[in-house]
Amino acid sequence: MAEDAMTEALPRSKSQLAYSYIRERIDDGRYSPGFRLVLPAIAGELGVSAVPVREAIRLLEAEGLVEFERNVGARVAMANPREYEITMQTLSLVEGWATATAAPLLTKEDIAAARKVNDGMTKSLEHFDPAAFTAQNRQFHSVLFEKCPNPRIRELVDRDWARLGVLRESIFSFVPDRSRDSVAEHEHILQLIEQGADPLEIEMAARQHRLTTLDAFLKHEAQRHETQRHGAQPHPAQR
Amino acid sequence: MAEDAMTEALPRSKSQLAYSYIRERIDDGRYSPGFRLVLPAIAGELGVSAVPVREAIRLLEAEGLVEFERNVGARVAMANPREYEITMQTLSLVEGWATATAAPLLTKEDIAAARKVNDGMTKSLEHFDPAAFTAQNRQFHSVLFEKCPNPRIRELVDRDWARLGVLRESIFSFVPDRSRDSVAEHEHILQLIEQGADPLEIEMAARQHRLTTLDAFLKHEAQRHETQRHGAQPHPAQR
DNA sequence: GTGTATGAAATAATATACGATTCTCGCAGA
DNA sequence: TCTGCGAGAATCGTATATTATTTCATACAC
Repeated sequence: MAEDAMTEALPRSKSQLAYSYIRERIDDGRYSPGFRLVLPAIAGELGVSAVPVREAIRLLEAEGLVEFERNVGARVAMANPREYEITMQTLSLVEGWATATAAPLLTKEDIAAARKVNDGMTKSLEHFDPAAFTAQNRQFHSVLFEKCPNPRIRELVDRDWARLGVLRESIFSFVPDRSRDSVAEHEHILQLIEQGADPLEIEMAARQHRLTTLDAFLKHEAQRHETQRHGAQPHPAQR
Repeated sequence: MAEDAMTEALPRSKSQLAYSYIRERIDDGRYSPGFRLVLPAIAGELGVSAVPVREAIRLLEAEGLVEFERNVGARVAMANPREYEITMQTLSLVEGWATATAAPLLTKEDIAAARKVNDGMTKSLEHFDPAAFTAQNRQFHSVLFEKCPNPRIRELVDRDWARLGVLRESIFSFVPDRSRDSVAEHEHILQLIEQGADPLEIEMAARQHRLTTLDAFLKHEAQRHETQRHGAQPHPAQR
């Protein structure tokens, strides 16, 4: 049977093709929040019909990456502070649990890898490289939660990270103070894991780590509204 | 403009029609785990084409209520102990948080309503009415978490309850001992809420409440395997 | 000038039709 | 009797075509 050599032979369905095509563009920012996803247009770019593209978009909608309106169309999910807050809260919850349950399964090598990434974050900070910092941040946490034995919760964590990716660029103004604390908290979490701390303690540390970032953002937002007195236009990227 | 009187005139899309049609049947057990969802068949029953039915099924797949295989088709998600464990763990996490954050928003009337439902559960227990007990259990918890201010987490709670609904019938053998404890724990949670306890304490009480039910089930499972020595067929409802 | 009708263009929603893949089952040969 | 093969059926996947809805621009009335 030659099927072993052919496992990748069947080209994944056009729906999946469309899904990864769109997803890729959302992730890397080519489709930024508010961008309108027009079925025939995307279908044309891919050389397929609108049907599979539609399915892909509905999937993305279910994941919360795009918003959809009947008979009107889809657009990349809007980035507003409220969305950011909701996502960060949810992530603090599921990631905290994932990190705690993955902790006992981490090897010394895993810890070492995470610590190395965290050291890299310090460097990115010194070089004022927010992009690298953000990427390393995700990588650090990925090491810590990816061995979570509950696949459903792992999926939820991945999904929220994806949402964060969309929101990040648009509303996250780099806050060096917070970033520095963040690196220190990472080290603290690593130590808890190393010493085999109570899972609940790890969970709460991971949760609080994220909630603190959220608080920093919310404070920063409030302050921003304080200084510029006029109410910023409510729908900046509308239509 | 007469559209005010017509707001409900537009018949929700056929995709939505198909979705609720299938969802209803999964929820009430007419489509039990393993049931095959054949596109043309369902399309015929609804008098629509296969396209919207397909979309509905993909949505249900994203929610984890049906499993899908390329070029083969969809079937209602299988009920096995592992799935039950995963779902209960996830629910313990999100429901715990939802309950804790909803607690400060509950009125005296909410608490009273919940307590009344809990009293009803005692009665259902005395009358050996598992169906009523299960329904009341869901109703009780709904009151406690539905005011959770994070819509995303509320959605996750709803989704997991839906999954439980599918699994329940097939694998849950009624365990009176656990049920009696359950009612007592409900009352304990209510008291915590009433006295304005620390949110974390409420969260952990709600979480533990569910995890204890899960443990009872797992113990019961292990015991069952102990008595009947042969390994039960691995895929009971297969194909 | 402002607001309201009207029609054309854009777009989504669905139906139909066809092609591709997988499954089923009987038959031939060992 | 068992195993491998192949034809046909069942079913999914997608393209094309049609219909319905929304949106936008224009013109008309007040």
